[in-house]
Amino acid sequence: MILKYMLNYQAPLDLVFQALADPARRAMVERLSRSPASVSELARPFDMSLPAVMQHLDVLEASGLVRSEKVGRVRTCRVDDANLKLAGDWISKRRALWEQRFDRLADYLAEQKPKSKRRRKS
Amino acid sequence: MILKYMLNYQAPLDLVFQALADPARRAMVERLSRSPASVSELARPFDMSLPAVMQHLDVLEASGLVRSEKVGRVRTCRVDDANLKLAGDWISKRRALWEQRFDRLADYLAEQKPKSKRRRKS
DNA sequence: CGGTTAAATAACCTTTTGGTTTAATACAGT
DNA sequence: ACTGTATTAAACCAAAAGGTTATTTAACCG
Repeated sequence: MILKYMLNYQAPLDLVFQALADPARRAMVERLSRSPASVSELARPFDMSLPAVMQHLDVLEASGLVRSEKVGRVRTCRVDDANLKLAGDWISKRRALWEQRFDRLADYLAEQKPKSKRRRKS
Repeated sequence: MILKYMLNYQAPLDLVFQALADPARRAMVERLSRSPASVSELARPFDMSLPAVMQHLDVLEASGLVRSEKVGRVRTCRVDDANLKLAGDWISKRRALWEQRFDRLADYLAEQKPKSKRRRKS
């Protein structure tokens, strides 16, 4: 049995990394991590039609990196830290594991080296 | 003047985040962050043809997240930490800026609050 | 040499992305 | 009520992503 919402379900991390993969979207996040902004403020620096910007915004919102609320006719967008943290944590975990491997290797070498030195001396 | 290598140049961050956006590729990175592995070892857990795995591997290598070398007929793949760090740093920087904003807000409120308290007391 | 295994290449297909233009909505100001 | 402004919606399009199968190449083993 397949549930409807499973059909194009994508894990949060998929969406977050996907969202960050585009330079325009990263620039938007950078902009918004300084202060909230309206859609057209956000669009101004880009050489891109407004609808294109809106699509990027959709991607960012779907990923949870950005939230927005509309008051009157202007939509104000702001960064939501939670999913950015999620992505950061995933990366940290991999890096930790990776470095742990090096530590184990270092331990191993530390055990071996004295022996070989001793052997050379004898 | 446009240089040939500029035509489909993509900033390292684009490639890294793009690479991490796919669950299969993230799983491969997870696997490789524990220990190096051959292509077929890497492919084994996946319900996917070998060529598909190879394409993911190409993406990972293009992003610099994974390096590999072939000795004899087996290619051994390993994580390369540098670009993972690059991505982690980008995220950290945004988060730092974002939190800095909160700090400034807190400072502002700290300046305002005493006054309103005093007013309430009087 | 001949068979098996590991990896790579080629050709093809479908869906998703990232953009466009044009048109519609909805609020704000006069 | 009319006009400009801020966003949305719709329809379309080319290129990139992510997969497939079928075929090659290259190394190893007996």
